[in-house]
Amino acid sequence: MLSIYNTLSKKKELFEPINPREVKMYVCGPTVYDYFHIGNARSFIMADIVRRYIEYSGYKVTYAMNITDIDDKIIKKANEEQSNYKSFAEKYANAFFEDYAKLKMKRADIYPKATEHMEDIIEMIESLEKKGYAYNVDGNVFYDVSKFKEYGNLSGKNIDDLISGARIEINEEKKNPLDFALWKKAKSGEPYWDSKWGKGRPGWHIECSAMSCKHLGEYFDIHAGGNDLIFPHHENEIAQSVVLNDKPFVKYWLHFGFLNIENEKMSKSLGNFFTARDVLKRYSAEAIRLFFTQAYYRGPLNFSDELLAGAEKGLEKFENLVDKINLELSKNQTNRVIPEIDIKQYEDKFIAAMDDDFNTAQAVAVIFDFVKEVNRTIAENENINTEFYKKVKLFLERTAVDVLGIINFDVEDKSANKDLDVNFIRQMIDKRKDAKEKKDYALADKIRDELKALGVELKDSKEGTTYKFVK
RNA sequence: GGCGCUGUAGCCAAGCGGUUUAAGGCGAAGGUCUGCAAAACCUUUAUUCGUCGGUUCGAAUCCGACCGGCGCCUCCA
Repeated sequence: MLSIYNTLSKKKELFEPINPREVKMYVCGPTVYDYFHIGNARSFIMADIVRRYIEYSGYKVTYAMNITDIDDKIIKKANEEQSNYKSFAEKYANAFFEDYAKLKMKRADIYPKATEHMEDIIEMIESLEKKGYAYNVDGNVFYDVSKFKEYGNLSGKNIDDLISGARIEINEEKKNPLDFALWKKAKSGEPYWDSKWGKGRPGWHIECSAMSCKHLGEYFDIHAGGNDLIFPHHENEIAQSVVLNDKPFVKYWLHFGFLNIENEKMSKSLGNFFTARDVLKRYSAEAIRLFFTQAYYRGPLNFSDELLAGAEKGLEKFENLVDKINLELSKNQTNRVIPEIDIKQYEDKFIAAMDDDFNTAQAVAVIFDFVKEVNRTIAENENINTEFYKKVKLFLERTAVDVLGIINFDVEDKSANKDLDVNFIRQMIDKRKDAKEKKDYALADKIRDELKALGVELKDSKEGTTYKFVK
C-alpha cells in the first residue's frame, strides 16, 4: 500500500484516493517568461514519477499542469523585448514543451492556460465577493484573509505571527497586509480583460483554484509543487477554493525540495541557475533523472557538474546491459538454457520502496542490484535462451523505464559524426580482425584508436567485435 | 522572531527502535577475463551515523540540550 507524506498533516498517510480507481492530480506548472531551470525540472520530474508510479499501481490518473501565461513578469519582459505579451508567452510555452519532452516526462492530460479561463476566474472572484470574502478597492480586488479561519493551516503559520513579521509589503489599499490580489487593475499599456471591477487581470493564486476546479473537480486527490509554493500560493488557493466550494480542496499535498548550488537555493533572482535546456546539452535526460531519483524528493539536493557526471557514469552500467539485451533479442536463440532469476523478489522490493512515500533512492538501488545479478548470470552461463533476455527487459521496462524513466531501450544515434558510414565501420572492423589474426596488434590498435577518434568505440568479445557510438 | 527541512564513508545518498556488526551510485585500490583495451564480475574502501547527555534488554533511528547548513515568512519549483 502506497503512503504519501502530506504537507497538510505533516505525516505519512496511507494513500486512499477519493474515487477508488481514479486519481486526479494537479501540478503547478511554469510561468512562461523564461526557460525553466534545472531546479524547476526537479519538481516536474519528481511529479512525473509520482504520476507514473500511481499509474503503475493500477490507478487511472488525470494529470493537469497549468501554464501561467499572464503575469507581471511576463508583461515586464515582453515590454523589454518590445514584443506582444501573447506571442512572448507563447514562445516560452513552446520552449517549455520542448524541454519537458526532452526530459522524458509523460505529457499531462491537460495544460490549462490562465488566459483561456478568464470567464471562470472572473466568475470565481465575483462569487468570493458575493460571499463576503473579497473587497474591491478602486478596481483592485483583494481576498480578505481575516475571514478565513483556517488560514495558515497548510504552512503551519498563524495570521498574528505573519502580521508581526517585518517582511510583508505595505500596501495602503489592503485592509490587512496578508490580503492578496484576486484581480489587478490594468495600468495603461498593460494587457487587460473586462470585468465588473473594470479592466484588469487576475492575481496569480486564483487561476489555480479556477482551473483545478474546472478540470479536476471541487475536491481532488493530489496537488503538488515546489516547497516555496506552500506559502503563500497554496495557502491562498485553499482559502479561495474552500470558501467557494464549501468543501475541502485537496486530499494530499506534495511538495518538492529545492535543488541547491553550493548549499544555496537555485533561483532566478539569485542568478545561480542553469536552464534545463543547457544542462540537457551536456547530460542525457536519463542521467538527470537518475541523479534526481537517487535522492529523496522532499529533501534538499545539491547540484554540480561533478554530481551529474557521476550519474552519467552510473548510467553506463544500464546502457551496456541494454545494448546486450537488444543484441540478444535480435538473435532469437531458442533451445538453450534459461537461467533462474528471482525477478519477483526484485519487483516486490521495488514496490516496497516506492510505496514508502516514493523512495526512489531505494528503488534505484533495487534496479542496480538487479542489473548486477543479471550481469553475473550472463557471465556465468553460456548459451542463454532469448527468453531470459525478454524477461529481464520486461522487468526493466515496467520499473526503470515506465516509472523512473532512467533507462531507454530505444536505439539512439549518439554519434557526434552523423555522416559516418556504417559500411566503412564494418570494413575497418574486418580489417582489424585480419590484423589480429596475423598478430599485427600494432595495426589492430591503430584501427581501434582511429575509430575511437571518430566517435566509434569497439568492444571485443568471444562472439566477435561490436561497436557503439560515443560522444 | 515564527514555521519547516537538514547534518550518515573521499563525494552523493538510503536506512528512522532489533531482519543492518549501516543499502545503492560515483571515486579509489587489488583480482578474474583479454594480445592489449573496453565491458562485466569478484574483493577491499564507515567498529560507525554533527556533539554531549538521557530513555530502553537494545538507538544512526526515540527524548533533551548544544553546535553547524538551508529554506519559507516578498515573486519564486
